[in-house]
Amino acid sequence: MGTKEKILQKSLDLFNANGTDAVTVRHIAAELGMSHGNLCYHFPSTDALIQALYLQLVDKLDAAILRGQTGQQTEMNLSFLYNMTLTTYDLLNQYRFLMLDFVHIMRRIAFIRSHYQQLTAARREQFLFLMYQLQQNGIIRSNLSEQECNDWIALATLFGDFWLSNAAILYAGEEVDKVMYYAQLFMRLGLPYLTEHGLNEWKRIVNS
Amino acid sequence: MGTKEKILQKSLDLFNANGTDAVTVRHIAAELGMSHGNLCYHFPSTDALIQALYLQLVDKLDAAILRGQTGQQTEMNLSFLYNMTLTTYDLLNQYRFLMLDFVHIMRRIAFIRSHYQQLTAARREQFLFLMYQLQQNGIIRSNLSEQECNDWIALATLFGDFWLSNAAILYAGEEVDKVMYYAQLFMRLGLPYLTEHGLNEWKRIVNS
DNA sequence: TGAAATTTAGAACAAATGTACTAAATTTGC
DNA sequence: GCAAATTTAGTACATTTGTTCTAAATTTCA
Repeated sequence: MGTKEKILQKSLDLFNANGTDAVTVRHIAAELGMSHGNLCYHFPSTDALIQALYLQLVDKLDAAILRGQTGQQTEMNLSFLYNMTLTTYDLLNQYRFLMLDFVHIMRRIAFIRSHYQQLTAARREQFLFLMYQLQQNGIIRSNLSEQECNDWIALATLFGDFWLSNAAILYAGEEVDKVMYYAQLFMRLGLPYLTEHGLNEWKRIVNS
Repeated sequence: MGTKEKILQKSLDLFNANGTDAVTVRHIAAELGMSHGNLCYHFPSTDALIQALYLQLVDKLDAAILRGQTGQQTEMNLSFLYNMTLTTYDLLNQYRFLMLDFVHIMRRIAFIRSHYQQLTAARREQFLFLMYQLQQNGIIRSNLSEQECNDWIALATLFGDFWLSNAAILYAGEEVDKVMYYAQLFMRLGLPYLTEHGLNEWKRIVNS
């Protein structure tokens, strides 16, 4: 593992454990047994580290979504949506410091802010396409109003961005069950939009 | 207005505008045209200011909830729930810096953390009682499982804590409509639990 | 009025942090 | 083997921030 990778890995651990504001280049360097001057040669500031880790996460999310789409594009169903949620939520959990300091980071780092806003727009398109596929397969109602679609997307986006913050303060269960718990809670958001067939599939997934 | 009140008001404005981390006792003092030494005589640190403002918000929320309960306790319906949501969300919006830096503040200020966790437990009881009343009035289904109740409460809590963070990053509408938009989105979370009668009332509220 | 209490301004200090710089050490490529 | 490039350690500096202290100013109240 190269020096840059080691720095990023240690930064990720420290950010997750203590939050971005409590971690400085000096702390990271000390943990790695290197001088902070050297660390600043690779990454001039903590903001640069945060940005690099953010891009790592985006890459991994893209890869996961791409894997899912090519493999099962034609047979879209709730089980697929649930698995995709599990995969992406697990990645978010690995980079949870980004989500816990969400507003804070967005406010400070302009690059991440604009990148994320573009990402949300793209995510919206993906979600709309997914809804279309679920409608084709008779899983969600085909008479959804535009308002209903928009509200569902808004709720799903909000939940996806802040379930980790909620967990950090209130989740009382086992750490290993955390991602699954919130993925199932996410699925519940779709309840009002399902057909009877979709509802049956939904119950099968939740009870397994 | 006394000096303490003036300090708290200015702090609230600056915190809301710039976030807690970008504001120091020196900034607040400068804005008020007083020395920071003097400000520290009243509030020794920004954490003390945050804590005082947090307690202000809790007091106002308590007062609002108490007003609601005494006035309409016997005729609980969705319209009442909606109005209560509007009132409390408007207060949260006034103190929005607390919600935007939620995890950050919880992590740093132990008093607020423990106080909030107690608050959430109490809020849970209130919500359960409210659900009981809505069931009595035939607005939500009486055959809700414990799992369904818990999930609804979890979603409502998460939404209530983070709608302002979501708004800060993604809300594109008019500022005056913000609270109403999110209050209506909150109401949508209750959709899967309504009876037919409740659903009719729900539609009436949303379309008004 | 006048003494005590409270409030205010300003200075001073230590600690932390981002940033830049120098020179030594190490690696790379021919 | 050796010159160039890269990496590393260590130092230094300006800034910011919380915190404390002193003395002056103001208010309170008997």
